[in-house]
Amino acid sequence: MLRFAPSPTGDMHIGNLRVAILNYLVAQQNNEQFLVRIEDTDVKRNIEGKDTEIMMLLEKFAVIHNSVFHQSEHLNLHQTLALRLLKEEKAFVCKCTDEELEADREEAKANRVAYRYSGRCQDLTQDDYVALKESGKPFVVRLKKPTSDIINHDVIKGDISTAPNEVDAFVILRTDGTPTYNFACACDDMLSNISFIIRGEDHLSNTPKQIHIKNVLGYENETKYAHLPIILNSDGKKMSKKDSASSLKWLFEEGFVPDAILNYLLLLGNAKVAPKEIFTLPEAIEWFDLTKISKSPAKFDMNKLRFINREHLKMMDDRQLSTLFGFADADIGKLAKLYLEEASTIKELETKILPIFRPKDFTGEWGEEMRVIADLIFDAPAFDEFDTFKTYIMKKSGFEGKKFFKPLRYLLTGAENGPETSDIYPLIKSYILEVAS
RNA sequence: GACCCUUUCAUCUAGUGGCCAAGGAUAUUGCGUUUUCAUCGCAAAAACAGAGGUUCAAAUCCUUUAGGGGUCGCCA
Repeated sequence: MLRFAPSPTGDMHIGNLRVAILNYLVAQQNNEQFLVRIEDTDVKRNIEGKDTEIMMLLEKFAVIHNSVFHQSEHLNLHQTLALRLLKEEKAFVCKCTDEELEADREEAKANRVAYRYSGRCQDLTQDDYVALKESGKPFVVRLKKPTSDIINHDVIKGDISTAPNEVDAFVILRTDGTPTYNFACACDDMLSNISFIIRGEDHLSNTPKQIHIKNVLGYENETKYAHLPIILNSDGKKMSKKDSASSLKWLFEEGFVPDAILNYLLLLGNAKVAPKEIFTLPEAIEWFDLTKISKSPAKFDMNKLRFINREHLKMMDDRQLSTLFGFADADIGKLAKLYLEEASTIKELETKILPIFRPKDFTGEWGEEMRVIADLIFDAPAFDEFDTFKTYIMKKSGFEGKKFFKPLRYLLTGAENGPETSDIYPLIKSYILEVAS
């Protein structure tokens, strides 16, 4: 069982999406189930509606899940498990105040050592828990440190060993009784029997904690891990909300299509086994090798994304492409593809296609000639072939060379430059009266 | 500061001791084609982070220095 576990606390970005895609892809490759778990344990940060937004986005990328649930539904389970650890003395209640903990941190900082939990409450017992509960005083539950190194086998990074001190005695249940991220996450992974966890590198330091939790809960099945190198912006820093390109919403607005975004994300850090650069998700499932992903962070390259987007636009069905510009005509799709030689996104394509159908400006350098040609077209019979059309207009107008082609191009496309008019004509001839005006 | 990860052209990468005076793709530049701008074709420029080892032989193994990134919450 594989899983994607987003929190509904903000807009989904390309890093999240990459994780989702890869989990789905590996599940497909291994014939395993793929689960979506909405991690909504931080009530304050949850944003209404983000969960459905995430699900819609996954659907848009054809990442199909077998089941989905909200982590908050498991509140009772998490509490029960935490209490069990308390009873077994694998965890302890901690009544340290914020001030005390803050002082500890200050001290660690002053001494230039890493902050670790002081151990002040670690000998508190089950009786203390009962007393604390009756008194109504605030307390949290912490998990005791492991007694030996935690080793996690990462299929990308290799074996990583973590000392007990690094794992530390961390909080698993908050003052309000809700589980912390690491605890809820590990419990649910255990409960769902997740066999392979693929996530971002920023979770690397959480992994020993989560392994430790599963260990003390007596979970014996082995879990494989893969921590993906993070995606950097052009400045070489971790991509964040500040980088517009990280936002899927922004990418869609800019005219990038899902297939291209997916293709790019899969290519990033992984050129090794790809038999070709342009591919679809079903194709990638055939040959993608997660273990071959590069270990170092990769910079986001807008130029490459643009190239890939162009290639996917070329592969799109003609009629379907035309619907993106408000048509339902394969010829318009073909027309758009002609313009792919100078545009890479739907947004850029729009700036080429829409002016063709808008009223033209007859006041420019070639205005006079355009008027003459437009009048001729208005009275002319319909021509199927560009050659016969061209010959007819040339003859009737008496224009030739630049004096003919420039105004003709401008009249038909509203632009000075562009693809061959001979290629454009057959695709717009059924709209010729609207176009040439 | 501590801990962990990482280091080949501008960018993504190929490369697992000899096939590498390092290959591909994108981007860039030049030439050719094109009654336009482009596309396309051809070509060019462009990298093993530094220093020490090991070896007949190192991009590849070891040591070390430097750089980059991540994480150090009752956030996820």
